[in-house]
Amino acid sequence: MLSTLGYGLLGLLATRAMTGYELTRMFDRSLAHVWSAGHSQVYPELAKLQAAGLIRQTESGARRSKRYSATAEGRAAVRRWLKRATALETIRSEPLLRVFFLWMVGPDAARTYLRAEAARHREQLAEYEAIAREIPASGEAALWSRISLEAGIRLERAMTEWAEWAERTAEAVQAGGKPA
Amino acid sequence: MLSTLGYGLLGLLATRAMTGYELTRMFDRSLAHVWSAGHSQVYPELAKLQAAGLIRQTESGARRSKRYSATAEGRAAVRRWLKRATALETIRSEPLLRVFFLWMVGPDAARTYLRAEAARHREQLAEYEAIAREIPASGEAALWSRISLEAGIRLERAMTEWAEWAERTAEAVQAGGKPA
DNA sequence: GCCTCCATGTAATTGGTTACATGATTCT
DNA sequence: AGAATCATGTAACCAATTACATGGAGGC
Repeated sequence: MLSTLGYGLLGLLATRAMTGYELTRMFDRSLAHVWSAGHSQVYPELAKLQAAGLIRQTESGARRSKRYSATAEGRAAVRRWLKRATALETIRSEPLLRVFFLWMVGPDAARTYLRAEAARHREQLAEYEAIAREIPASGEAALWSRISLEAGIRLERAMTEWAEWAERTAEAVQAGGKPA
Repeated sequence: MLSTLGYGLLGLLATRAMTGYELTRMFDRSLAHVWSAGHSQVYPELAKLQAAGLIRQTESGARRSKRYSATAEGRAAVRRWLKRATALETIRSEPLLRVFFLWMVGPDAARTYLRAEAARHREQLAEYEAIAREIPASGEAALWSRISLEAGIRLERAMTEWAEWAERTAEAVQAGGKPA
């Protein structure tokens, strides 16, 4: 059983051969809305995948670069991973944990906090929508890339609307009303 | 600078005195929708907070239990944390990473996967809605607990609708149409 | 006496971030 | 010549999970 990062790398290398550098860029760009990883995590993980026979080096390029691709065994491992039942996710959001304690700082600071959160999610939403416009309209991989990005778009939209609702709700209660 | 867990514990202990066991239960129940932590993380962190003078033991009860509460310094630290700008979140969702690679397993397995995701989020949504009905309708802390729970509700609703949309979209494309 | 729940701890391991370190190639 | 970018690696540290370990108190 590999780590999620391992499967992510394996999935990318099942699509086409890439160097560690290119894989790192993928996690920082095309995959940033679902998973992220720095190069210091990628290179050691590639060594593990190679030792396990799931990928192999298929090319040695300029600047000491090594290009890997998935072996038949590696591609089979990805497919098995994709068919496994999803484990329960443990939610962990620092911004939302803070909201839980926001009554400790008074209405003004609370309002400031919620407005900043709304702005943050609004910006992220705009960024995702810009990326969505650039995804090609054909191809199997592009379709599923678009589908996963849509989740990011909907989550950011939901959080933007939530932050705006939260500000109104807190305001209404402080004005003497009842919570929603 | 404390870890997020440290601030979470400090926030709870600023509200009322609690034992490590009770704090662990809070993370497993009332706070489960924003943060989670097991007892093996809680006890060592309490020792750190005490060493830093942010909490102090105020009671020794039955079964060797120790009850802690936040010091004035501790409460000030929580308020500073609540007023800090939120850092950018690095998104990391294994289920969504899998969606990115879902074209590798064919339409039937993809549909099965998306339906399972929809069901998972639908169940989580129902659970959060049940908890929401039990939160008292008055009190500052209860209001902000309800507001943070609303984020969970909206996120689960968004993901449920996304999974249903994704199934329809993938289906439509495979039937020869164009992606949305 | 046994089971369950309360209650607290430590150890080992994994996953992830930040910092350190180096060298090759291309562009200006 | 110098800067930017490509490219790969290691080390130290922190956060979190799983497993190990123990014991008290109350109910049946």
